[in-house]
Amino acid sequence: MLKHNREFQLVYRKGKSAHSPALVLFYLPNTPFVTVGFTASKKVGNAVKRNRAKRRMRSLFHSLEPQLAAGSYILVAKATTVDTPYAVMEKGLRKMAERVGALQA
RNA sequence: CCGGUACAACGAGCGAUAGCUUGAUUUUCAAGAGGAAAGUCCGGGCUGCCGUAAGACAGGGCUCCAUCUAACGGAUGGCCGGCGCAAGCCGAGGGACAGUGCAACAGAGAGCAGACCGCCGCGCAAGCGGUAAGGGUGAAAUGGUGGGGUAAGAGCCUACCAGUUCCGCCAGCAAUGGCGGAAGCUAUGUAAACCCAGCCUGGCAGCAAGAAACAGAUGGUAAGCGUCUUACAAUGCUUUUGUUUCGCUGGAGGCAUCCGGUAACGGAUGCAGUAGAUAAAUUAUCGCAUUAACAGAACCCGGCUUACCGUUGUACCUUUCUU
RNA sequence: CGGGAUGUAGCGCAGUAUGGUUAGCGCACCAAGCUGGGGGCUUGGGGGUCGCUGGUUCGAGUCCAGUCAUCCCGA
Repeated sequence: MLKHNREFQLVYRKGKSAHSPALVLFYLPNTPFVTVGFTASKKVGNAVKRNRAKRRMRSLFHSLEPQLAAGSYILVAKATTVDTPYAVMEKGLRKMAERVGALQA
């Protein structure tokens, strides 16, 4: 689990990124195991919306985790993360992971 | 019945699959966000710092009366004022003969007033003097009406009315109200302007407070902690990073019944009973289903304020109709 | 958790200290003139719930209380 600001900054600066309508994904293969951080800024909404966005992202990431390569991941929420249907977001995340080269064969 | 007023309650459930946190008797079972958890506007508890203790001042706060409360700037009941036909609602509601300031524009004059027009007297006239009844200005012009009085007028005098202050009696714990009498007292408003009076109050920081353990790193001899007085004590640690543990949830707590009280609230008895996370659990997806607002605990309580879907209940008021 | 600032015309700002006549300034906008036309210049003009809701006062952008939004700072 990523905690500190400098860890986030490292991934933002040096990692690869991919976008989808509901999410943004950052990936940096710098660790021998999978670590992840979730970000929901004030732009997403109030505390309820931010919490919901983080919970949905955590659920999405968990379902995809066995297929992922080692490294640091960051999922960033958008305002649409709260309302977008689950299946659409799942498809989007899989596509993004493929694009940054994190999906294991 | 229509419309309205006040108060209270619920604010989510069940099932399937996958998963999280805590606890236990650990292949399993149990528990797991709010009425506002919010805003952070007040009051406390708790912890540390100001060397310790006591006192004074400064500073800060409050303001009809009584009661409640651990305390409060909160609550309850009452008084007064305003709004409403009413049920009810709203009010920072002490003091303007302790002092200072301000009152634009208009207007003749605006703060121990003032003579523009008018009125009266003197004067040939110019003008001088008297006058606050009338006109006009203004948010505000020294109380209103009648009579007397006068050169013309004026609380100058008087009757009644309105207000203020004082005295007495009655009701009330009190604020205050009622009745009677006296004083021509009627020279304003503003203290959410400075201020005065009375009352209350150590200050500052906040659980990222603070304590301990382990592993490191880097310096420092002095600090940002209102002022003063008195007494006593004292020279040794301190700064900082990471992880873990404690602080961490049983509390001025909740519910029910009875008693006291108009009520807030207090007392007695009984009953039930682990939210405690740390990048932060309490959920994700689907279904019942056509359907939810405002919104997410982060040390804990008591209030205040604000946001809000859909309903339900109780009490009361107005108009009309019926008995 | 704590501290602070701002909100006034489409945009950027004054005015709030000490309440007072019709709330100003620059850019932008509109019209007219100068030019054959544009630009530029000159003259004139329009545009404001002073974030919102109450209160104090004769009178509030200004004082007071509450509230909303935005931004900044510290641990």
